[in-house]
Amino acid sequence: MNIADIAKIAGVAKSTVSRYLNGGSIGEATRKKIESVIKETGYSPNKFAQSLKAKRTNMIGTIVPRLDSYATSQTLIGIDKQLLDMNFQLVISNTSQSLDREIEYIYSLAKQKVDGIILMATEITDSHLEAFEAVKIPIMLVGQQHDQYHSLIHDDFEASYELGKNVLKKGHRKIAYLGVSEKDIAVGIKRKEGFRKAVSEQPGCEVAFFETSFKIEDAIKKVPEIIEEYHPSLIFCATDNIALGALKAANMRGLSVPRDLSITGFGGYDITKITYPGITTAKFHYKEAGKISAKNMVQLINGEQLSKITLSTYKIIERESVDKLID
Amino acid sequence: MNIADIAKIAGVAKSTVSRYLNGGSIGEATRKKIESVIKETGYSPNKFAQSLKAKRTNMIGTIVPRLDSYATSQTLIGIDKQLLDMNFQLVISNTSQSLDREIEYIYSLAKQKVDGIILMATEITDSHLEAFEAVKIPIMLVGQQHDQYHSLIHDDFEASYELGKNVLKKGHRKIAYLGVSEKDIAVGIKRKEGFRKAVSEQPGCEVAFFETSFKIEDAIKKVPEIIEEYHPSLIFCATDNIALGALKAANMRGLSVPRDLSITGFGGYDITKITYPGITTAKFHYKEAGKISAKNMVQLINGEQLSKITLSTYKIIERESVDKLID
DNA sequence: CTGAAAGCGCTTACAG
DNA sequence: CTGAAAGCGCTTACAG
Repeated sequence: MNIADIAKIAGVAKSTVSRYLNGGSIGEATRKKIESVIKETGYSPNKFAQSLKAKRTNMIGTIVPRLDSYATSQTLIGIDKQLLDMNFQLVISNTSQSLDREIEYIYSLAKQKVDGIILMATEITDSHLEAFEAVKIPIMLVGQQHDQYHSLIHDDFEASYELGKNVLKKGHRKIAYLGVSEKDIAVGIKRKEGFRKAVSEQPGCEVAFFETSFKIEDAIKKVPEIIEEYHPSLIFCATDNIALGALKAANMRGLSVPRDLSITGFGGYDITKITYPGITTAKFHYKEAGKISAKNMVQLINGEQLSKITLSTYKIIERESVDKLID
Repeated sequence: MNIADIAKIAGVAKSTVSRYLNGGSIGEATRKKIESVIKETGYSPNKFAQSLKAKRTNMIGTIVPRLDSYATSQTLIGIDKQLLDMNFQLVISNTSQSLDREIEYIYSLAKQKVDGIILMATEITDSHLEAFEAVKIPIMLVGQQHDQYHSLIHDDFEASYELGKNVLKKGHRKIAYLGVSEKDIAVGIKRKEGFRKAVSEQPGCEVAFFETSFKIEDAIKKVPEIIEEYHPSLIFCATDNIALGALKAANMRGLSVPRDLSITGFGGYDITKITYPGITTAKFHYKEAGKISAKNMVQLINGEQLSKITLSTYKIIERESVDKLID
């Protein structure tokens, strides 16, 4: 059943059916005839033939570093929902944390003629820029920013600054900051800087900086060293996963959180309210951010104006993992 | 840059280039010529034109009930990885737990000409069967089974039976089983039945059955009632999420796990080893299951033989959430 | 408002 | 082994 069949049955030309399908001007009588034929036959146009001519696929590619992370899932859910509403389809490409595959996927999505690419970025290298340049389709960065491209970022600096002030206000003065590599601008640098600003405004504060990976296991191993070396009253973790590791490590040493050690996370993963104690954290609105980035992407595709940077909001969530040392 | 350009530059016919691309028989000299031209020009064939003729897209659709679940993510990662190796592309459709949308996606993926559909099923209704029938492409069920269709299932019954025996051996005799709706055959019925078999083999055992949803929050609310009503020594939870809720609820009541209350989970989510105490659970190998289902799907597409049911393995993981009452 | 024709970029018998 | 031609199912000027 193709457009020719429908045309024949309806007694019109193929081009007329095509016009009907694409919202061209049609006489009332023919419109009704075609409409009923399509309904009866259950006809639906072949996407490949459409795309072959029209050069527009109504598909958006999203490249993610991993599928098994709260931030990724939530963002994807938001993108997917928004795209569905706007009549676009989401194509997900998972790189399993390989930067090389990230580059490959930029090219292969372009080859697949997606109308745009949303990249949940961790790092923007020269190869990325080269690929962006080469594919000539709209690119939207999520989670990291770059002067040349449109991006949606979380307010890592402000969130960290505010969370930092929050724990200082509770009286913590000897704090271990447990962060990640500075290759990651957003998580590695911005969060650290926001925290640093908070402590710089608080006299009599002592801080030590440590580094670990994004893996919970590595945090579990790292935290005991920090405790022994530095004896902080609070560990300020750059991600919720790191905080989860810190909590586990503390529990395993028989330390009671927050009485013996306070912990904060970052991200606002659902699991932070399920642990015991619940973890104080800066919550990002990933699902919402996904929706916005999808909206932005479609604006880009339609050639509309869009500011280079969109800032997503955050919220500090106080739970039980931080002890109040003073009042 | 299309196949005609390549043909012209190489001084051969389009059909010859096409044959080169698709592994037909080609003279050594022409092969080299075409090869070098393609390399120089960076040509790559238009997917839509290919699919329009060839009727094969090398795409597999996977329908998932949600994106934010450990089981889903892991399974998808496995499917994706395996498909990549076999030169297929994965298209993910997320239904956000809507059965209606599940049906819709079966049709729309078929319209998109995916070569097969992997359905991470929760429930198989008549509409599903109707859709399977209508689309006429290979269907592979994951997580649930149906006589008429190929499926990959986890060994819910045996896993539950073995986990049940395990906790009975530790001396638990008054147990609350906290399950989910029987609409879900695998999780709602099979796990319950496996557990039931274990207790039926243990004289002097008292058991009460309760039901909740898949949501952690609901378990948190439900568990206190169970404790007050029934005072079990152990709560046998049908999923890890439910166990997580039970653990939180117990902690919130000031109960120490496992001293005051033992808890078991089901699924083997990573988070169960991060909680304190770690949760005893039956671990399913989701990633592996994803790989296998992808392999099976490709076999189906190639018209190869495949048994209706493939059983994925499990492993009982003992951690600290279960107290040893006797030795 | 409607139709005939060309063309999008491939693949696939068919002939040689 | 290679080529000319038809066709996959649409869309899009162009005419009327």
